[in-house]
Amino acid sequence: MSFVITTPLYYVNDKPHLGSIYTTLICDSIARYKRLTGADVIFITGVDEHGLKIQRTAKNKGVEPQFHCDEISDIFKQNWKDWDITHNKFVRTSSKKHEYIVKEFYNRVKKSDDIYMGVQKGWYCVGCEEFKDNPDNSPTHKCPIHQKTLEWKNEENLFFKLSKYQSQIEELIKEPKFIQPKERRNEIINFVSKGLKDFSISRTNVSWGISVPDIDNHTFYVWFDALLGYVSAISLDMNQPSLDESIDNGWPADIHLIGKDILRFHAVYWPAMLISAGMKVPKKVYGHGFLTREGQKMGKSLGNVLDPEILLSKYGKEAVRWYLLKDITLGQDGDFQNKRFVDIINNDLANTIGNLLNRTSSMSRKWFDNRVPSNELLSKDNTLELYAKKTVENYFRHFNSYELDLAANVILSLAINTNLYLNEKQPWTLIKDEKNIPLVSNIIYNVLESTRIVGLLLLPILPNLSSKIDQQLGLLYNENESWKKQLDWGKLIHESILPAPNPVIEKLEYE
RNA sequence: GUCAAUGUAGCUCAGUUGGUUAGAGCACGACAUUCAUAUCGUCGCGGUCGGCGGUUCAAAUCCGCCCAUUGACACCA
Repeated sequence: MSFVITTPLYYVNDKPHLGSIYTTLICDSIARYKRLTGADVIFITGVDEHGLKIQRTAKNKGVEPQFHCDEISDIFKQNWKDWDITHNKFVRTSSKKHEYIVKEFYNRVKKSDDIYMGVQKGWYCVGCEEFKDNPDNSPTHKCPIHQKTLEWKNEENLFFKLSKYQSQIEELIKEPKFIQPKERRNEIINFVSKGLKDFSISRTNVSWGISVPDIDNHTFYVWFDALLGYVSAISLDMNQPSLDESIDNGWPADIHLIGKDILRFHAVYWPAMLISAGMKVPKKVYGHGFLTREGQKMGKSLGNVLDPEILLSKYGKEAVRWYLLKDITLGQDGDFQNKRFVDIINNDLANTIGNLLNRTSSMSRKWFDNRVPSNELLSKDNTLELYAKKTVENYFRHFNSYELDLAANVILSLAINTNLYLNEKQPWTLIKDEKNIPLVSNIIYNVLESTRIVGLLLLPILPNLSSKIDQQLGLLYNENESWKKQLDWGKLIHESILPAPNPVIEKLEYE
């Protein structure tokens, strides 16, 4: 079973910011999860490289656009390496393969009679790459976002007949699962109900782009170009890529995970384009929220932008992953608070999970000759086993509906409950009487087993921490057995050796 | 301006079809313990559930109005 998941193709005007990291981490976690459940995952990311903005950025730097794009796209690649991102495809829209796909796609859309030449005029912001409707609001004709002077444009553009697909798009977005979260879905429905207008898909005098076949001086508008990156990414053949090949190899995408700002392109324009080309639409478009910092919007003008590289070097990827995935509900805006960050990492990862592993392993080593004790005496009291089973169930349910925060919280609850179980049973008191040894061995087996499951469940969310836990439990993770199977209770092998415990995660300190 | 969403303890949030003293985690305070990473645990502090009015035997939960915040309103990777 194949599963196709995409991040947006990030614009190469700058190196990755925290938002790009956030989106990509979510996708990475989902991709890891799907792989573990046996799916044949194609995890796509990449960069969007064309457009006037890039052309000018390069010019200002005194380099060719391609050079600039090579540079930034290498930075992206390095970033994903640093963050342990497990993408399968990294697509560049300046690649030859992509160009083939765009042109073929264009021809299909053209054949559907959905392309015509029109005139677009108005005030244009190069920063936004868009026409502004009411520049009258600003007498200076400046873009409200970029504070740049708008440029008057009066040019012929190719248009795509979006209006033709009004009813089909309405039908599509009516499907509750297509757009998520549902709050965003209503916005889109509202928008579409007002009537769809055709939109332009080409620009004149933008040399840095894919040229429109047979029409001089026209290049494709970045959106038309970039969205197709998802399709060209799937194509395998560098020499002879084709839409059909991409379809055979996995299209359509199961989920486009994007920021809420670009939801409309993915949920309305993109499906219409695909329908026009006779292709399947993506199964789901999920718009996540934005990140703020200490309650404030992050922005260059405010000077409060959080640099992901600093975050990474200072706290490590596991900590950042945990905070972003566990503490922020997918689809809602999230706030990055330094104090909360430190508190959560220390409490959840170090105190609750790390210490559980540590105390459990120590007891076992101390009383059972550095080994996992026997579980022969199966007492009727198997509350922990029941709880673990319930946890695994809930975890799958949440992950399947992309509730990563809830999935993470469910793991945490299992760890908390295991700690409670220990405090209740008090094996350190029982062990003082020799006749209790079978009982103690059963208790210790249970907590070790529960801890093993905590570690296994962490695998898609915190892969490194998960494998550290596995190491301390004696490397039980078995590549030859399915992950789901390994989550069954009772897989911990008794008599196996437990290495000396070491903190699996360092505590963080306030600045 | 129009439409929509949100507004529950210091912070992040749960609160199912309205029903006993409104919950969790973190933070804070006290106690206790040692198997453990000054850790786990127990107890406590802390909320007129944005405001006003209404429906009801009963509302955080339904209705109306108001306030605040956020988002969408056509091409902002």
